[in-house]
Amino acid sequence: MSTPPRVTIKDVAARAGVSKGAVSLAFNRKPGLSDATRDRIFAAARELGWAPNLTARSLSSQRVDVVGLAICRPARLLGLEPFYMEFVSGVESVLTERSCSLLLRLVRNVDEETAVQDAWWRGRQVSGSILVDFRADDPRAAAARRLGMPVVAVGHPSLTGGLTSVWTDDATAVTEAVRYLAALGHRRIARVGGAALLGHTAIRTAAVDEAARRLGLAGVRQVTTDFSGEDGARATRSLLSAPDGDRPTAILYDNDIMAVAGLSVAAEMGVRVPADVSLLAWDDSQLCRLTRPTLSAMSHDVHGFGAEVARTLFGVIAGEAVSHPVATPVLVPRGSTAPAT
Amino acid sequence: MSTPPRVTIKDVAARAGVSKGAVSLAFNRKPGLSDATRDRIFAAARELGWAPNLTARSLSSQRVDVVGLAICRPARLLGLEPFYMEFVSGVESVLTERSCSLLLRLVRNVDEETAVQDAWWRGRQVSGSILVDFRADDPRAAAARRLGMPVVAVGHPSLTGGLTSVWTDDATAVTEAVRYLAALGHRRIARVGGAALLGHTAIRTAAVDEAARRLGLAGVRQVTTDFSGEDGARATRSLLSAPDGDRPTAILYDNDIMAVAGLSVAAEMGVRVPADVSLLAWDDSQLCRLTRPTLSAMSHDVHGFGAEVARTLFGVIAGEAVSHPVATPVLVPRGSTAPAT
DNA sequence: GCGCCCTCCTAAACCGGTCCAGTCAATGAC
DNA sequence: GTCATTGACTGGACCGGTTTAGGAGGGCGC
Repeated sequence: MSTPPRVTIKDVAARAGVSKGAVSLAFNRKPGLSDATRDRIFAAARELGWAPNLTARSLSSQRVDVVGLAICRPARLLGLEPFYMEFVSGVESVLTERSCSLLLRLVRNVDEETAVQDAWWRGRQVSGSILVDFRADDPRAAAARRLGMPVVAVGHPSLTGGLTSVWTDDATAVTEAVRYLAALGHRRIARVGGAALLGHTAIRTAAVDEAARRLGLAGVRQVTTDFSGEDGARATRSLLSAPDGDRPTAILYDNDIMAVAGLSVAAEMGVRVPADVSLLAWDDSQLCRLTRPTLSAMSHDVHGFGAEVARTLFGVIAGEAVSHPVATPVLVPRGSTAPAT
Repeated sequence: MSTPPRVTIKDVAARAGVSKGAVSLAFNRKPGLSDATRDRIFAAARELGWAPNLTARSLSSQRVDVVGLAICRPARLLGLEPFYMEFVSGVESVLTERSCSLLLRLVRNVDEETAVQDAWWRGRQVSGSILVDFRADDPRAAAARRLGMPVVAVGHPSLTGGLTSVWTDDATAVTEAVRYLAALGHRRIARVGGAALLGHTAIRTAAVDEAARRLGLAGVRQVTTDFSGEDGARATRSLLSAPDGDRPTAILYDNDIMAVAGLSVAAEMGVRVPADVSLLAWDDSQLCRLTRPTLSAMSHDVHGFGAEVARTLFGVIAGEAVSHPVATPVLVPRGSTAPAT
């Protein structure tokens, strides 16, 4: 292992025959240098293979080009949710443009996340963070406010305690889903929801109830899960085991993976999709097009969502961001939904 | 937005009535302070809400508690591969123990990754990196060596150009898979491989050929894909479209998602699984237990793999790591494989 | 010839920690 | 009583950048 060269700005300055300050000016593209000097400095840097030490830069300029993201779900489930990787990739697409990096952390619970964010911010490791998966009475809003930490909350304003927020209008989307199923003639509609603690789960639950009330659907049943395929399968099995006149003829899922699991359960129980029961997924990853029948889904642009969240975080850091929703998921009908018989 | 307090070590020192150095000693748990003084310092820090500025610490101590990971696959595919999130979670489990963070970046190609690693290392943003998805003649080994950057390569030593490596023994695993299928009586075995450019794809391809030769299987066919479900479906469709006596009776896939897609294609074509064709997946995420029939798979502990890679990286940084394989994937038979008829 | 303004550049303070040489008092050995 | 040793702590250099006050030199107007 050869010892690293450790070239510093001083070496470059010496080589170019200028002061440290001049090198700094050149590399930050600030005025006050002649073109000739600038060129000499760049040439010297290139010859020495120098790149500025970002740690030193952060220390003196009081800013870091890093944003934080902590995700709080069991790894076992995370891997399966196409949502997060796509979301992260959207975030990154914006960060990259601004030569910013993403500090990622998987945590086990909100308290651990609060501790992580606290450490990141107070240790000046990040210039801001993205907060996801809000629940009712989430402690993170208060914590962020107390720290004066720039954050953008991914979630409906009713959950995010006044933080700058970006969200998808789940209530409207879920209402559209229910109306679509009702229009197909379904009266007994069920929903296999996500984690009960999560705010958006509650929002969807309330919206389904409200839509059912307006449409005069009496037989709506909703259950919650841990988002895993296994739990989705269990829930579906339970729903489809109801006595014949009581069994739902349409099931709405809170993510793709549970819908896929539901499809298998239906097959296992000899319930035909979509002839006997219609299934509707949420998120619409590629998975929905790989099953048989293909899965109808509430579809949204997760990558774009992540990108918008990142842009908003930069806005917050600059002190000029406002909360706003992104496009509402739209229904993409495929092979798993059909008129009720 | 209230202005941040900006408490520094000097304030804490003043409040505790000691020097900066003493505070530093206390917070780094180094000897040379009486318990009384230590307590006073901690009390002062707590009262002021101080936490050390990690940027400053990194600058003077010449170390950063951050490791880098760049992943190079289209986001569209990444989201679907349970592998990476699980791998990342394994990596993190070890990083967390050492209060280390993970800098994540999704890149489009090897050159971009090389540039990113270069910038990270020269900018002293990371203390080392994990390199994944090696291909033949991968430029990253040479780049890492040139920079003197501590890295651990995830991949077989034949691919990683002499870097410290951690790998799964794909050749042995794939051989076991082929032998298993052969033992079930399958003679026409096909494999739907991953990206042709990837080193481990080539290793598996060669191992399948070798196993087929030894077992005297003539009809082995192997194709490569981009790892996506769509491509897996296309490949499966093509394989199953062969004239009857030429159609494979068993198909081995390089990941889960393509096996799931294969299952649907078989159904779509009226080919029964496992009666007419056996399918065998790779990685064995939860997905394999959610299909119908359930998918037999080559299973491995991806979380543990990530953890071991992270431990090895710390070894490299400490200058004492050696290359080694992790446990070989083992066959988990489920409902998608059966004796050939 | 003088004052004034620009342009280009330098010197040095500064960011907030770490770390080492060195001070000072108390203790122990003889 | 003297000297070496140990433990507890301080002062200040240092990490590698950024930033600002200010200086040198040249051009211009009058």
